[in-house]
Amino acid sequence: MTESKTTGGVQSVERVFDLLNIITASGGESSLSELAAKSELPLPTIHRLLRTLVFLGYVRQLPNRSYALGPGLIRLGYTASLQLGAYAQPVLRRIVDQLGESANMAMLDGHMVVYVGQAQSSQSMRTFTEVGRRAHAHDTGVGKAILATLPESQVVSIVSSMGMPTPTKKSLGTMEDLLADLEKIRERGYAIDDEEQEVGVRCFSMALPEAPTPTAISVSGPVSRVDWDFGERAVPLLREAADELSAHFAQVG
Amino acid sequence: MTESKTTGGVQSVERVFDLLNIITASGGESSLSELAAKSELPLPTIHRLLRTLVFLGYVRQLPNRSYALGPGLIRLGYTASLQLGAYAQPVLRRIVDQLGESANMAMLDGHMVVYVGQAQSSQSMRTFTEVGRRAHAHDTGVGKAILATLPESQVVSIVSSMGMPTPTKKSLGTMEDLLADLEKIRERGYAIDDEEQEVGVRCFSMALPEAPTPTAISVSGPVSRVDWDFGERAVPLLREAADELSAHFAQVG
DNA sequence: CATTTAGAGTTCACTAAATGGAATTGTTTT
DNA sequence: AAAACAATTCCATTTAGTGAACTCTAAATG
Repeated sequence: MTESKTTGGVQSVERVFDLLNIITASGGESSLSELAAKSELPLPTIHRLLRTLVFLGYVRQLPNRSYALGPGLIRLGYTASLQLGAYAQPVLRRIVDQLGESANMAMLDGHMVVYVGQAQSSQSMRTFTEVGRRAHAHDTGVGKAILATLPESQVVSIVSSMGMPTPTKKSLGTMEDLLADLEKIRERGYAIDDEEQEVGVRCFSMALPEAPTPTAISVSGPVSRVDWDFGERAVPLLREAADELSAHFAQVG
Repeated sequence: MTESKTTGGVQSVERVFDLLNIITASGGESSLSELAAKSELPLPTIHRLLRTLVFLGYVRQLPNRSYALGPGLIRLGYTASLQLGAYAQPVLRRIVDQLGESANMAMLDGHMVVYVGQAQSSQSMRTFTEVGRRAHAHDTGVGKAILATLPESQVVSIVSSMGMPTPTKKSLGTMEDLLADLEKIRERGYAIDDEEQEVGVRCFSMALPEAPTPTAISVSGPVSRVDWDFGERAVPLLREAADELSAHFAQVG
């Protein structure tokens, strides 16, 4: 909206994705007036944009006339995640084979991290994060690993825009604590999520420095198995995998 | 493009999704000139649209300057599939529990079907279709079940635009055969994919008549287990599930 | 290693398309 | 039948698209 001035963006394109995001934020379904209120756009404009999206299959109109995300988006999202995660999959798999715990890859998308690749442990008690799922940056291993690669101003902007929910007692709840932890992450070269996201789950994570979009990988599991001894075994393997992926993404994406 | 005349669509919105689809079709990555050739749009226009998409996070620009689908699309697609599949999941799960074979839900998206919900069998030999995956309509159970609910003109348009590949010897290869099969499907009330998509896999499928977007569910597995006797047990359960889902989607989406 | 050169990225002035306020017409829900 | 919301129309104003020419950058060539 206001961005169009500074970035040379196309107004109707920015608006159309704004509308899709509003529908997403409303739990996947919005009425016209709801969209008008939240987007602060005039009604005829919204309707015209929605008509286009409906025609193209990216929005469905429900029988009660409200609008929902359409099947076309599934296809685009699936292709995007395939492309992002395809190269990473075997590398993540190798980590799982070496360490016996689930491995993930996540990227920064706006102000949150989105999981784009995953390999599961075969243990019956394991962590499981679906590809496509989003998470806060400040309370996840991958999120903190990513934040540690960004300039402080951007960290502040990202975290303050989303707030700092504390899902567990160990979660970082203040900007001060977070910035201090990020400094430690930069020093040691990897991030630790020690039951900050979920009680009983510990995670070691490392950023891919050369990736064009800020990206990180992690290995996570129950604290009973993922202890500090595990960390000592995990870190070199994570580093190896991160370097390999980083080199690839620097070239190809 | 030409649609804008007939539908009152917004040109730049149609074009932007055109570009995303071209990137998708090119395997997830396209150069500017590639996009120019395939979209037949002038260069400055494409560049402006892409700049907007990159700014919004729906396209990433790779170090070699070509463009790829961005992480923002994963989020939209994930939300879309969650919304579409969320209600269906427990119903599909019930089918799996009752019949021991994988169950799927798929919708028509343009000229193909896209899988939007899934529950897996726990057997080691089982069918597995990822949510988001697309398939031809004429050679899948869900596709045929959906086609059988559409007017013949639309069936012809969909199938002729995609062609009729025959992945197995049992696949339907001519419009005549397909239309005859659709007639049988309408008579008996469900579709059978008898090794038409993949050798050794049989599938029973049923459309959700009230769904706003043409939608179908199916149960599928190896022919050794999914035989005609299995079909007799499956059909009433499928019908029950289809009615339940259909009633829900008629109201909510 | 300097020089082509191909393609990306940009500029500009003009034409085409999109926008949005006010008012109008449908369509449900109450 | 009224109220509430959705859908649409009109058209002056704003924004986007385009063809031609230009700059910039990276990598292939000699």
